[in-house]
Amino acid sequence: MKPKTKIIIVDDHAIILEGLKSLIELDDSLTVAGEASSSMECLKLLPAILPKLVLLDLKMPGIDGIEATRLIKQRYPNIKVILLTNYDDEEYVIESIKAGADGYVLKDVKKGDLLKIIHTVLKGRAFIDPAVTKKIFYNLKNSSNLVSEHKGRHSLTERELEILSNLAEGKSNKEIAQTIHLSLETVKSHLKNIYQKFNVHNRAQAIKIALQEEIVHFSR
Amino acid sequence: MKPKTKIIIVDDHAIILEGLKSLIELDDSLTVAGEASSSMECLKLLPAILPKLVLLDLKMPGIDGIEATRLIKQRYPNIKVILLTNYDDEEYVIESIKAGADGYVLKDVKKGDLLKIIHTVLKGRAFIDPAVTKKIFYNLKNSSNLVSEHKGRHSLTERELEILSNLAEGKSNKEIAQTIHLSLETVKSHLKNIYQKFNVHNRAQAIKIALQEEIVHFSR
DNA sequence: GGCATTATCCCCCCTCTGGGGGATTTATAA
DNA sequence: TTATAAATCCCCCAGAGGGGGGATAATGCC
Repeated sequence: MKPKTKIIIVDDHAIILEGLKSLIELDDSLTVAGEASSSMECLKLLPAILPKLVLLDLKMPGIDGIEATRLIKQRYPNIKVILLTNYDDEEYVIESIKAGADGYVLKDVKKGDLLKIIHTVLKGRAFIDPAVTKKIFYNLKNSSNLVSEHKGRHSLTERELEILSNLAEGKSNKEIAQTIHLSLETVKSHLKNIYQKFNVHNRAQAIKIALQEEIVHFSR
Repeated sequence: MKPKTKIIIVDDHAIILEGLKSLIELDDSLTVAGEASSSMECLKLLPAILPKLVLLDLKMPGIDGIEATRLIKQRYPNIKVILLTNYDDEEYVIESIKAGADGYVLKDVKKGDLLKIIHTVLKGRAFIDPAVTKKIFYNLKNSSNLVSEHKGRHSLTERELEILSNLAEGKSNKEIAQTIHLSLETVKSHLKNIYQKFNVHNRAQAIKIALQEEIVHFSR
């Protein structure tokens, strides 16, 4: 009897974890060798289990699936990664592929299909949910290389981060200038740059993005 | 040996259906007597199975969970209904309760907790996820005078809440006015009142408070 | 009937903000 | 050496935003 192919599954929802497990165990050639409810947990399991494939939820608190994919592929390029998601947003798909994911599957996948997809990926071929490929092709046609540049990791400088966190406190430009001992104009300059990097046009939107992407945090 | 308590589970995602089933079957006193991937399917199963409880996904194509709850309770008032959802939106909670749901549970519920909740509901007690009760209490303050007034405790009106959530989206006054079909001046008026109730002086601070006190939420 | 609340809209005033130009210094990478 | 990027500061200007007054109609409460 052949040894079963080891898979690690990662999702912050226990229900989905259960579902994936019982789905995968339907296939005699596969086994769930590990379960994790966060990317961090998953990364810790890797060296001990050394699975052939990791099934990752895309959206999770803390390190998300895309970032986790990047980290996994950095250390274990041979481990296959499939991202599971609710979002057919082309932004995520492209980021996922860049991060090195071998599969991108919507959560409304049918029972048997997921197993087929797993085997496809294990054979070394990539799989992207047909439901999302349409959108990608459409967008690639319309905006040649804009997409890759557009949302490609807005990396803020130290100063910009400092100003951003002050911004999220609800401070005015003048107050920010005073607290970090800068000229008003300097603060404005930095803000202009931040807005450009975020592709927004006012402080409220910037705050929203900063909090959503966990670039800055509340003091709770 | 006692007969097991029959449960029907309904979700349009096969993975979640699997997860719920294997979760529920962990409990010896319960059994999944039926599975449906839509409300319509579920309604057809009811007369044949006559379960004690139905676990319904809130968001489904076609008839959603709330509407399905209403239909189920109309014909079978004794069947318990628990709604499963990703959304801690108070709108849905209140609608669900009005529709007659006995439970309202977020999908990130822990393994064992779901079983406890099922038993709680089977005993005739209602269960609402603690994560959402905060918002409900907040809004009940507006309708009933039991807890209200006293000190500067800001209780916002419906309109103000609506504007606040738009504010937190990063919209400008003009955009808010357009989306909810109001005059710019009206929006400004409401904002003035919100600022007073929050005791702040600009939108950024208002957003911060709204998010911190969980009056409005991100879409995560 | 009065009273309070809410929701709607209007005016004025002035500050703040966002976006468009810059410039200079310093450090770092090519 | 020469770019390149980051951080600092400056000017200008239109328009958005905040704070102060209102007004009117609808509702519900005592």
